[in-house]
Amino acid sequence: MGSKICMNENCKATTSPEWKRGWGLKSGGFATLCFNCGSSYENLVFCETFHLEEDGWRKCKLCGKRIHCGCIASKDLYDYMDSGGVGCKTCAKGVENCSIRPIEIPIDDVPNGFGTLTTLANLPSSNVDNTRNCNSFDMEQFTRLSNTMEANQPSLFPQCQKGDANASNGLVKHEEKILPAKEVGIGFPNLTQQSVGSSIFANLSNSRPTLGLKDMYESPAQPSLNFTLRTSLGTPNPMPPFPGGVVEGLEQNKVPTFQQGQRTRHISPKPLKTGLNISSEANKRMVSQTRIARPPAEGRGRNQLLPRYWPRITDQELQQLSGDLNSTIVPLFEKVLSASDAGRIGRLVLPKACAEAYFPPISQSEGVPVRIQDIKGKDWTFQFRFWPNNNSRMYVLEGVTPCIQNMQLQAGDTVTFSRIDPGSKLVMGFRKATNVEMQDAQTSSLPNGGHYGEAPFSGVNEDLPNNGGRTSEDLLERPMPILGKKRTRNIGSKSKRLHMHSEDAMELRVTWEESQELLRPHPSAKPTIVMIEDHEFEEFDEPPVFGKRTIFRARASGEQEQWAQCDDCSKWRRLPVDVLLPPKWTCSANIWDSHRCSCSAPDEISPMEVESFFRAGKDSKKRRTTGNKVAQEYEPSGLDALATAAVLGDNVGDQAPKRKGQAQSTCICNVCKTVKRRFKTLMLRKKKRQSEREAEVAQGKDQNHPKDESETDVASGLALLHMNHSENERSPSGVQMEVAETSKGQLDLNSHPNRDEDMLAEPAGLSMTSLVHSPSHQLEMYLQRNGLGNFVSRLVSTAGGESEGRPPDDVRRAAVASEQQDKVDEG
DNA sequence: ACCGTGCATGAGCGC
DNA sequence: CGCTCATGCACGGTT
Repeated sequence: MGSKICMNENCKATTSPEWKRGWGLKSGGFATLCFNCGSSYENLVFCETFHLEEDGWRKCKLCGKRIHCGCIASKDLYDYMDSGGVGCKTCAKGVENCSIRPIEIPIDDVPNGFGTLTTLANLPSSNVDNTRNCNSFDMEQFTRLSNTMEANQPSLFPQCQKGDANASNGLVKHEEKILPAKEVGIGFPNLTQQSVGSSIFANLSNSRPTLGLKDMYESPAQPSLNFTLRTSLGTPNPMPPFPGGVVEGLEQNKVPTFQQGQRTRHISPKPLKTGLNISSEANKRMVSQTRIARPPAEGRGRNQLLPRYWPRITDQELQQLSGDLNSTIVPLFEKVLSASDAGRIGRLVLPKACAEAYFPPISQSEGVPVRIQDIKGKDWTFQFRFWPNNNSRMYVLEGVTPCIQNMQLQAGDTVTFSRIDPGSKLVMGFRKATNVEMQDAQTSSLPNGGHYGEAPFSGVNEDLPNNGGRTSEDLLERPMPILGKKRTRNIGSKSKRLHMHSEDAMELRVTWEESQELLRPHPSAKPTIVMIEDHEFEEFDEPPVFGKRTIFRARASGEQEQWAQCDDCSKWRRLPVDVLLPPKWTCSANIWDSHRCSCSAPDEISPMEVESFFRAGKDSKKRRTTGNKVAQEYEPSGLDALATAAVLGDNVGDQAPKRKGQAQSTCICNVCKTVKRRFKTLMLRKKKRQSEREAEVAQGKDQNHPKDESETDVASGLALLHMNHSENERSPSGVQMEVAETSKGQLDLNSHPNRDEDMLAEPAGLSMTSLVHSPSHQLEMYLQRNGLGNFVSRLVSTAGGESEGRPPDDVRRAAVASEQQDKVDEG
């Protein structure tokens, strides 16, 4: 029971004494030899409790004793564990009172004869703090990959007392965390962060204070050793996923950080500082929310597989991938897509270690085609190849663009590579990197606040009921908020590199502009009424929230109308133009039309018409984001144009047919009103600032001030300007909209009118806030300089009859051209 | 001019 | 200091 079997199928040595620990490796692992056949392999599992000294000895971090890993004679100082690793005897004495016994699966019970050290138990969650997870890794994988495979278990924790019933083989020298049978059967490499922590330290519970999960989670350098030795049921001695694979072992010497891009330098656990009893409740909570990084199941490459590539796929996701319980999904690795990966080049850079571990070995740069199945079951063929890079290689998957596009992946999203057994078929899943904030909010209640902001794995409902009630597994799997204070993942493994291209920024800009339609005042916001030039404006201190998107259009008669889509039936309902809808809105809330206050009521607008709305918007958006801006039309929704018209009309009174204070625009949508309102507020503040500046000028301090930067980029902010409204217009709400847009189309959505640093730091080329900075007459001057007087006149005069509230094309072009001219001026 | 390919470069990180 | 890898970029082929 619990013996280790030599992976050399010609050997079949089965008992612990037949294994001896070898020498300490540079990497901190061990080499292990089979006494029987001499098979050796590198145990890639790090010694977690021993620090490798320069002289080759290891020093127990807990008691300070030094051992030499390859020195059998020093056994009086340490003890080998059947499951692998070395335990300091001194420390082990402290854990003799293990209260929880693991349920072991005798290796004899395993069909293929390869033992599993997986221990099964249904420990109550309250015992989690006293349990430790077996270091386990996928035996199956090892059996497949080499005759010289490592079944070595890296339990380098101080082990339980030698007098233990299983002391002879050391198998149960420590309590092992229960792994659900399901996982054993399915064969997931089951390393969980939580288990890691507990496995490392729980055995110290009697000798020193127990490290709480919380502490562990907050300690990024906590070791993560929780492997499951298991077998591949029904697939004895399977072949490696690709020919030629030689398992050098799996390096477990890295601590999963559970945060992409967060690298840890040390594998060894940090010395325990405090003892905290694990709160099972807290544990549960953490468990339920977090995906954990799984150490790769195997790897023939000796290269370290950085934790950042450890798959954080959940079992549910795995199950979804596999489709049925008859398949075993072996998570291999994952990668956050870089801009290059997700770009049009179609090359996905593979981490070298992953490529060498899980992809077929290639000697020619041309590589080989690799078939990978996506989560939908669709097969993709990529060219797996490499480039010489210095003295190394750089592995890439070529031809991934169709797949990336099919999955609608972008930079920052994560692709996961797994393998389905039997069959050794590669599958790739993905996780979108969206909803970070949402997830953050959802998980912010975690005791330590740790969580990732990740969207659920593709197509996987995280809330799926657990098969077989994987409570303990959950405990193991989920709570890995080691992230602790790092709340968000970097987009990309190297944060430095993910730049937003100007095109992307443009896309974002458009998106933002469109998002104006969604802005609503914060529910708790109380407006402050500000009077500006006889206008009454609402000012909000709270940032806006998003409401439901609606469509504004103008009838032939010039009458504006607003349309919204029911969230239930998707039918479009006409609404009053001044209505602001909540994010969720259904027909039942249509209090303005008694005939269409139910989803059963027919559509008032044909689908064709609706489609035409969006098509027009899309076309225009494309034009805006691809190329010649001069030739581009203006804002598809007409919002910006109308807003522009409003502002122009408001500030270029002489040139607008209607003077300020009068209703110049027929668009009285709340967005326009809100924008205008905000603009006016900002203008007011600007005036105040200008007054202060003038005072400075009077003191001769401002003589060298260059032209106000905002003066040069008014036009670029046209799209963000605001429409005028009649003095009678008064929206029931308002929003704050602070927008800083760089000259390259980048946005700073965080700027705040009250924060001078934001405004002052704003690069030239921006619009709204910079415009606000300038005196109102600067806008006027600018408009005149750019010949926008006619623009204003035309726009205002035609806005009423313009279809869908859009200005005529020439007007839009004039605005864009003006913007271009402005850029030229800046240049 | 555009695009694909292959290599070079260098920041970041681990040892 | 060396390695990894994201990205730049030169070069050649294609449109």
